[in-house]
Amino acid sequence: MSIRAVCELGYVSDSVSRVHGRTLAAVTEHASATVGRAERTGGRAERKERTRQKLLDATLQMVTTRSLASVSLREVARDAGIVPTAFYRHFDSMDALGVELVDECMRPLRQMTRDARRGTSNRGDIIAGTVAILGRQVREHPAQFQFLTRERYGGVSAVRRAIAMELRLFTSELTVDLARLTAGGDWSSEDLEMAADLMVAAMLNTVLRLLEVDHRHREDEQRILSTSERQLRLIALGMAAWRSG
Amino acid sequence: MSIRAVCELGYVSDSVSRVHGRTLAAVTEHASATVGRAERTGGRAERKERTRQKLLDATLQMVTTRSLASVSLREVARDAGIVPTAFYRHFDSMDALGVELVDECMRPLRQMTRDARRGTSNRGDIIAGTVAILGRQVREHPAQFQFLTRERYGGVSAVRRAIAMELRLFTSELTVDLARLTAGGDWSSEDLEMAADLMVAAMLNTVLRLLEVDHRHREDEQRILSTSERQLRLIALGMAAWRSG
DNA sequence: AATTTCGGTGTACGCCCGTTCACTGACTAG
DNA sequence: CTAGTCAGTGAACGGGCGTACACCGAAATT
Repeated sequence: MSIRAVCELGYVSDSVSRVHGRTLAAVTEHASATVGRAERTGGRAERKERTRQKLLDATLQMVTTRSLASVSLREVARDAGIVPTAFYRHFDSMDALGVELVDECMRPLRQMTRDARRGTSNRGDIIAGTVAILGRQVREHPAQFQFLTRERYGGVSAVRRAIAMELRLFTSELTVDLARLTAGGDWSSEDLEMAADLMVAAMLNTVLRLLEVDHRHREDEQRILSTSERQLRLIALGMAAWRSG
Repeated sequence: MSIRAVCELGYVSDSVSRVHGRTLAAVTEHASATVGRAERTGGRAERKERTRQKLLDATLQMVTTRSLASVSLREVARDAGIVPTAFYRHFDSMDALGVELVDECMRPLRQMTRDARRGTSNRGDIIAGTVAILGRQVREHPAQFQFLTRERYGGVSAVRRAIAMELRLFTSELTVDLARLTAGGDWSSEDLEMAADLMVAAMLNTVLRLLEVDHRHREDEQRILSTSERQLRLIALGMAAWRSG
């Protein structure tokens, strides 16, 4: 007897659908039980952290195909294998979860900045190195970048604000780097920010392009990265010819 | 007696909430009755078109603050002053409405292209002219641009595709224009596309910036447009120094 | 060993949703 | 004048949602 049939008989209650959900969750858990029976180990704090992470992961997974605003608290809880009300032991609301998810997804981006800066100290081509790092980060953390780009102008204002803040930080760091690189040239800080903003826009555009191609086609990926590199090079050429003020 | 109270007495039915909604709609309609009593005029086809437009307008209004995926059919119908089921006389679903809304919102952008091209024939500064036109279009049609930028990577895939297609068209038109401007220089079509893509990215970035400031502060708006102009100029400088292939 | 803490459970509620169906009555075509 | 079309109505349905509340039992604290 299907759940549907049960419902049509008017024998419906919240419990029925929840049991259905739990069944699915249990199956999923079983299928992805790579860690085996290591579920019930660790102290209370550790296990709470694990559940919390499951909630974040489940949400991130869903947001790769839909917008955060359309993901429900119940759905996330179901996927994480807990009852809806237990959600509140970890987050005040889906909005709050979203904001924390921004922080988590920013880590790849921050890592990228660090990597790129280290590459700068080497003797290689700064632009080529940066683009390569960008490509690698997007390939390795597609869901995170998907989330950030989708929700950057998405429906949840708290998340929008959080992303905007982090992105402003990113731009200002790049501004500092540009200041070092153009030392000696007569660049006003306003113009440096303008250039950094343009570069960030170009790179975000690249991220979007990378995300919308099937990443198994390495040739498409390479074409996009090549375009990105030439765009940054074009900007660099422009900067070399720039007279500030 | 409040609706809330009615519901708590268990005296709830669909009708109650619908009547509530209609009351709100009626009030709204009354408040914004700038056209007065000209409601019941025109033939059947004409009135259908009017309702259709009301549905599109209501949706566009809502999407300025939330994502399309979170706007419900009932809500839109309520705002347009019709019963939910009548919605289907005009659109198959909210997704279908979204796709048509893309087309409607693209008109300002297409107008922009035309205006900019006309400006080109004049003797003035092409970049300054283009940026000015961009600023004017965004100021005059904020909701349309809001919708396009928000849903460009939003949750509804049909809408995403529609926007992506239109934007690709826009870029390819710009590529043609660039080809004319760089005639004589040794530019490959691939590099032209690369440059056009960068310019479109820069301009979209400008649109986003314009939308997120309070448009009553003309000084902020001017600062953003000035930055945009300098960014395009930086790119133009880069192009002047570019050696293709 | 006794007590407290707290992550997770189970039930129930009121609400809004999309969609179905039979209908109504003003416009329109013959 | 009449028959038909069709935008809009109104009631009902099954279902998902957020969240309040009382409860449980294992881990942590005393």
